[in-house]
Amino acid sequence: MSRAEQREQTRRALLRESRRLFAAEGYGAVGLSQIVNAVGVTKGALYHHFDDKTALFRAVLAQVQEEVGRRVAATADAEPDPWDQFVAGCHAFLTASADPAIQRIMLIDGPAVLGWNEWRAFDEATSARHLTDALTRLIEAGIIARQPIAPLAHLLSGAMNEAALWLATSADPGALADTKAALTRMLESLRT
Amino acid sequence: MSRAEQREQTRRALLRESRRLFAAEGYGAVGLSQIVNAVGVTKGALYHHFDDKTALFRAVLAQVQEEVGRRVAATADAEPDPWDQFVAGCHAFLTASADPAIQRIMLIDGPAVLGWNEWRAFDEATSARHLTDALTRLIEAGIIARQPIAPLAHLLSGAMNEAALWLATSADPGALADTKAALTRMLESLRT
DNA sequence: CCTTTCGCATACCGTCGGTATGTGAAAGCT
DNA sequence: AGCTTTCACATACCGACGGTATGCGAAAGG
Repeated sequence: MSRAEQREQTRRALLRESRRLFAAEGYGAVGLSQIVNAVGVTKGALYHHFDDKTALFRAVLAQVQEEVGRRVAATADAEPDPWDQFVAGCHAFLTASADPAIQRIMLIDGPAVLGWNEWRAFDEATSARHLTDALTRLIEAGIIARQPIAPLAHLLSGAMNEAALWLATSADPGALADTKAALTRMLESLRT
Repeated sequence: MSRAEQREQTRRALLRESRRLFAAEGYGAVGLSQIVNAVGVTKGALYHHFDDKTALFRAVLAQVQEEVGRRVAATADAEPDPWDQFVAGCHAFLTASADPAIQRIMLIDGPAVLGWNEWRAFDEATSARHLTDALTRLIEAGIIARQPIAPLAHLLSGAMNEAALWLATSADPGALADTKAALTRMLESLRT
């Protein structure tokens, strides 16, 4: 195996195990020794690939965010109508964020570990980006009223984040459907 | 000074400095030695009053939550009309949560330190409680459509939390007004 | 074949959360 | 009043964890 291959393999293994452990136990509860033991390397390897523990988390978060962003975009793009794209994208985000593993990394530890500012930048670069883009298009097309986009985007983003967190712990089997219904009503109210 | 007085005084001082430091630097970045040095006691005192670091944070969070809850309730109760109470309460929460010190403790570190479940329980006991109560009254009064309350409450709660976080870092001076306007439109859409 | 690179291991350190134990003053008892 | 008990801390200490400095051996380059 070449050195580049070996390097890539180790890095991926570190990311895999980190993600698994961070998702399962939370950033603070996971020690670096746990991670390197699970991978079968030492801390030397870890610090060769990442500057510190937060850099490792950053890489994991970027991976998670990109996955969610892709899922949202893919679902939205499947719809031909702009409005339907918007609604489908929102529902897709809610569904994707329902995974507790995604939540712990993306919604719980993300802001606490990196600080809200950097976390926001991550979100803006991936899933939230699609939201503002969609809102912009809908306003340009005259489908929803012309208004400042940023406040609306944050209200909607926060609504979906929190709803997703709640869904994960809700015992009610109809909760997802109820939430999607409430969200849809909320979105519908934006149409002119 | 009696022993009970001394005890109470030390406890309050620990809570004061903890809250200050947690708000300023974040839970993870604050060491217990920082806190006890600032107060002028030792770790012995701290561990005499609190089981561990998370218990200290819990006490601080409870204090913050109760303050916010009181402010929201007070503002809402000043309005005679149920619908106006609802809107005023939401705006009051947004205003109260605009304080970065409140945010760091209540919205950023809260879920990460205690886990989302326990954090939810705290929120439910204070500020979110007022939201569900208000929604229940509005539905009973026929002012908004009859629908599951919990999903709606979480959507709104999340929307306001995220909006507040965004407002704190937004340089735009009109952001608060824009956000309140967008929130008001969102709330208005609930009316039958 | 010799040198350089580099991916990783080993060994070690400071700090932090947490604990076990000591102590002196206030509170209760007779 | 004097003796005992309680208790609000202080002191001393420990293990674990994040982080670093250094060594090493195999692949890459000439």
